[in-house]
Amino acid sequence: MGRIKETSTNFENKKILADECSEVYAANIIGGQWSLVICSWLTNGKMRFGELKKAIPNITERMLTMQLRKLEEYNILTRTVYAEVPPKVVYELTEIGYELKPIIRQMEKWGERHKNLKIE
Amino acid sequence: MGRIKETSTNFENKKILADECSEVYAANIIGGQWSLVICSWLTNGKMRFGELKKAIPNITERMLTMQLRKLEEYNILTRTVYAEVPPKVVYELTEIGYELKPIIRQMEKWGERHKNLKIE
DNA sequence: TACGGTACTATAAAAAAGGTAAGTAATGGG
DNA sequence: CCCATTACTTACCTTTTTTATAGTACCGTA
Repeated sequence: MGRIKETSTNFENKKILADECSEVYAANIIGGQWSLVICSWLTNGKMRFGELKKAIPNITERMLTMQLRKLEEYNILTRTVYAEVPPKVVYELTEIGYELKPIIRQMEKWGERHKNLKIE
Repeated sequence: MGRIKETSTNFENKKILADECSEVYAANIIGGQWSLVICSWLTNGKMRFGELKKAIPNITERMLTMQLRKLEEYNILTRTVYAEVPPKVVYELTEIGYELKPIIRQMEKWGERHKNLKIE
C-alpha cells in the first residue's frame, strides 16, 4: 500500500470504473485486507490503536496504521490524539462510517450462508 | 491472480481472518478489481462473455476470464457452453449469487452518499 | 484458401499490496 | 541514567494482482 501511481493503467481503470459504478467506488474505499475488520470493530464504538491491534489477529502495526490513515483520509473515521505520555490515540467512525454498519452486517450474513453451502 | 502461495503469511492471514469474520470471507470472494461490476451486470440476467466485455469499460479478456472463473469456482455464477461455432458461453448468477444483489445496491447507495459528501 | 467472429490461453512484465524488522519520541518510575 | 509504554515511521523485501501482447480452435462464408 504505497502511494498509487497516477500514470498507470490500473489507476485509470479504477477511476473510470468508480466513476460509473458507485459500488466499485465503495469497494475501493473499504476494500483491502484489513479495512472491513477495522470498521466492523469500530461499529461497536471508539477504540484505541492498541485495542484494535489486540482485537485483530496478526495485523502488524504498519498495516494497521496504513489502513487507519486511508480510512481517515476517506472520512470513514476520525483520529483523536491525546497529548499524553505514553501517547493515546482514539479512533471513531464518522457518520458516513457508521452507515457502513448494515452493509457489513449483510456481508457477514451472506458470508455465513455461503460458508454453509460448501459444507452441505 | 495466479495460483496463491499457500505458505505465505499473506495467505495465512487471509484464512484466519476469513475464518473469524464472515464479512472478510465475503470480501475475499467478491473483492477484486472487476468482480463487483460483473456481478452487478449479472443481477439483471444472464449475459454472454462478449456482452460482459462490451459492458465493462477497459477490461481485458484475460481479466474477465479470470474473474469469471473465480466466481464460478465460488459458486457465484454458472457457465453454460453452447456447442456452436463461433462459440457461445453464457454466464448467470446462482441463487447465492443473486443474494448479493441487495448488498451491491446498498454499496451503490452508500457510494453515492459518500461521493456527494466530498463535493459539499 | 484467406478471413472473420467468439471465447478463450500463454507468457512476461509492471504495479500494487502486504510483511519483516528495526528505530523514534516523550516521560514517569525505579 | 535506564527501562517500559504507546503509537507510530522507515527501509527493504516478497507475494499477489493487473496489464500487455500475442496466439489458439472452430467453421461458415467469400
